[in-house]
Amino acid sequence: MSKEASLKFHMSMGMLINSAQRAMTKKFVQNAMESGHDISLDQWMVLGPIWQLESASQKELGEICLKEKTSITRIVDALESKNLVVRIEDQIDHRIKRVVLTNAGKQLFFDVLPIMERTREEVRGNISDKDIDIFKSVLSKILENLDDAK
Amino acid sequence: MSKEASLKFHMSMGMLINSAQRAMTKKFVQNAMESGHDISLDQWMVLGPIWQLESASQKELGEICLKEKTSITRIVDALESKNLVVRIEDQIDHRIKRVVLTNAGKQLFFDVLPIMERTREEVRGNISDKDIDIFKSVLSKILENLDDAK
DNA sequence: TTTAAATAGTTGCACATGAAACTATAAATT
DNA sequence: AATTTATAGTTTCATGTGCAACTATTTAAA
Repeated sequence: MSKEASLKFHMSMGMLINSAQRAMTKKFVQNAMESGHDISLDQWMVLGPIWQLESASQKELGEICLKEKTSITRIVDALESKNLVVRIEDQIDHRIKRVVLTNAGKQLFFDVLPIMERTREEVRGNISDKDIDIFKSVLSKILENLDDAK
Repeated sequence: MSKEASLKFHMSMGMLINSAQRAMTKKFVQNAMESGHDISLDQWMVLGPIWQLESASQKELGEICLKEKTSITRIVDALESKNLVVRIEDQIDHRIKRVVLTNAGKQLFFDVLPIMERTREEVRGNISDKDIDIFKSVLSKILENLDDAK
């Protein structure tokens, strides 16, 4: 195998996923920005479950968003510094901090929801439902294949 | 639509890609680590083209790896501090820095190549070639759909 | 030829991940 | 009841991205 072919062989799929991921993230942030909203994709992904659960613990947020507690801490820090959420210590278990939307947070959530939806449509374009299904199933299988089983 | 369904609808694909990407990165670093090699996936992805091109400029590396020049600067910094590569100023155009593998870099490249290949096999598992093809084509289409066209 | 514009690379800032060490609190054991 | 262990979050460090401002060098233009 030539040097060129060998390298392409070893890198292409990971690079494709990487590029697509970055393009999607960028498009969402761009769309939000153009509508006057300053929010990162990860901040948005955490905001959703906060809205959904009404008063989620950070641990719950991590489980739902598939993020480590460290990441959740930082993202909630960012959201809090933007006055979109507030941390409230659990009255029973003082280790737990519950995260709640402020009015500004609720407002932003409803403002950005259609932007997320539009972005999703831009991402999918005219890709068939069947191909999207296969796409998702391949991602799921990859996750299964790599499942630590620890 | 219920809150739950709505959120899943809006987040699932991005989260899947994100998770798969992280799992793949982690598995590679883990496999390399278990073989006694301390290298990140991004460092490895830049190392390949450095080997391939013999003496690549940072700009060329960025184009091949689909990374910004800022990222290349930092990754080459890391590789250089591990004594895997050396920056050499171009004799003709003094703006250009050419990146070259050291002997240690070459050694590591050949040591890690089979680890990359094994990781790739673990990722693919028994996913069919046909599904992989569709998977890649969906990623390509997503990139087309989001192509800035600026 | 001297000034203006383009190019290659670096640095600073904000954001995100992941591992490990750390704090505080709660639950389980002895 | 006192000690140990588990849990929830935070902090630190190394790594990476992306944008904008910056330096140095080269090329193009006036």
